[in-house]
Amino acid sequence: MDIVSSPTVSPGVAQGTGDPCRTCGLTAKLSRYFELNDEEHDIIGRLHASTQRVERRRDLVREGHAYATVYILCSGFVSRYRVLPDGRRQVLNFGVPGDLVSFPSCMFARATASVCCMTEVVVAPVPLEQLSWLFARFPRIGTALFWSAAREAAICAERLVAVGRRDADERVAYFFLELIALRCVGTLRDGDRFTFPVTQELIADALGLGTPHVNRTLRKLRQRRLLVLDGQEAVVQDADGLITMASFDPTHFEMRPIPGL
Amino acid sequence: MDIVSSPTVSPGVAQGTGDPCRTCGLTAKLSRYFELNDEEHDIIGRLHASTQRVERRRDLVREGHAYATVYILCSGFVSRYRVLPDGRRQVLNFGVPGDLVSFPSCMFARATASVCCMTEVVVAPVPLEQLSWLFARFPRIGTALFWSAAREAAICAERLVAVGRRDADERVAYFFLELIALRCVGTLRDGDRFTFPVTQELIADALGLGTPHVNRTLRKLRQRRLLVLDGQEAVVQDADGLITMASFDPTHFEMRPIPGL
DNA sequence: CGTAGTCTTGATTTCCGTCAATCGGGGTGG
DNA sequence: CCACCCCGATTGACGGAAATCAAGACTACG
Repeated sequence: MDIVSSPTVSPGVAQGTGDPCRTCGLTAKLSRYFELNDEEHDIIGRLHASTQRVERRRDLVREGHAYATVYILCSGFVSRYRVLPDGRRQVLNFGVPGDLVSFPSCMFARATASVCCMTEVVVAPVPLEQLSWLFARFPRIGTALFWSAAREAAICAERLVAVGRRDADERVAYFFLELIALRCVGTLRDGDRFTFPVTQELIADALGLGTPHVNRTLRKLRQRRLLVLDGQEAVVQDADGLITMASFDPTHFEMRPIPGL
Repeated sequence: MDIVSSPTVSPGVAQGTGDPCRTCGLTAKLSRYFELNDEEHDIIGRLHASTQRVERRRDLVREGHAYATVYILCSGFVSRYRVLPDGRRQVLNFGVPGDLVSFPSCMFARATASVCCMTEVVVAPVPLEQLSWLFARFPRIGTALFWSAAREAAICAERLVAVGRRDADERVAYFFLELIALRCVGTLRDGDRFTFPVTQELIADALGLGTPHVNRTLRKLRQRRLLVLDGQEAVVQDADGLITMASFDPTHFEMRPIPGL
């Protein structure tokens, strides 16, 4: 029940300054809900006061260990996953800059899932007590975090639908639509390309499929001129085609202003 | 984009009194995180000021419609689900008394899922603006709701693991373990019985399986003396056997006090 | 140039979905 | 009080989608 950080995380290099942080991912995320004032900008900056760099393939969080912090992802991508005793693995979601990447795994006595760095990443650890303090002192931020958690939960539910009730073709098409439309990685227009360091094995583990099957399905997408995956680059060739293939409704997760904020 | 309530909900019968509500499910849920003071008890009571009765099989929330409220479930059970255009259905979770049953579906411009009453239920509608107000005025309640949302998200993730990477036997065993250990319906000891109005079709839709297969798997559970399902009654005969069958770790979701609250 | 990681492809097996029919119990109405 | 009916449980036969196993190719990188 020890607090784990050193075994998996390289010694923290304090890079943050405490200065207002108007360009970081978390600011961008909260700004989608309300306009932050100076004080709020300031506190977001302070949350980034100390940062850690973690290299690719390292686990930032390990299932079963105890943590006293959550991590704000400043740059890079992570995957959150869980492994069963016999090695089967399920990827739960991907973290992009601005996400509290260890939410909700680190909020239990022991972490309920692991977080692995898909690229070199920079994170800002935030003690859990500071979260409660944030809720008390900056309720607008707390409310927005709550709404943000609701969004995450809804995305998780949608993935549950995909894994539970869609076939392989639909799942793979859905995978990219979720990435683009829901996680706001790139845009959803024909010809758009975006960088995402995902392997076919990762796609398979996210969708509950086997790697060979994902490979065959990706070929289908390529042949039908819907999407090509080239190394770390993905190119959307036919957004509507993808949407049809996945029977996906991109308006499903339209944000709205938080009532009363 | 209209506000829907009358088509699916019977005319509200004001049953709440605004009195402190020390026995309701929401109080119980929050009390797991911290001890409510009088003022907090009072506000929880006020949230239950007006209630609605909804009959079995009715949809409390319908996917695609717009809502301005969430519902606190006072009594009864509900299921939250989503249907694909061709009729395939995925059950996302079950709501028990004390849950905000329309979270997170109702927090978008249009509801992202439907909520159906498995029994006759009583709900207390809470306007969304009131949630923001609650966060600002009663930060401890807000924080606890946030933690509670984290728990829901973790449960959803665990179900994703089940549906994505477990076979039918493991899934069905997991189904009951989640119900008991995670949702706190009944207890997890040999010989314990609990009431839960679930049909085999509902189990199938929650686990991404077909009804006949669920039936066969339930028979297996019965024959192995692990669990019997008799109408609305479930009897746990061998908790450890179930845990083994599902390769499930019941300590996984242990609560801990919220740091700093 | 060698190695490790990833992608690709094929052959075989199996789990589970689908379809269809039957059964049983509890509620309802005549 | 009885007959009907609907919903849900049960069972069987069949087919198919995807897992698994295995081997080889490609690429990046040291």
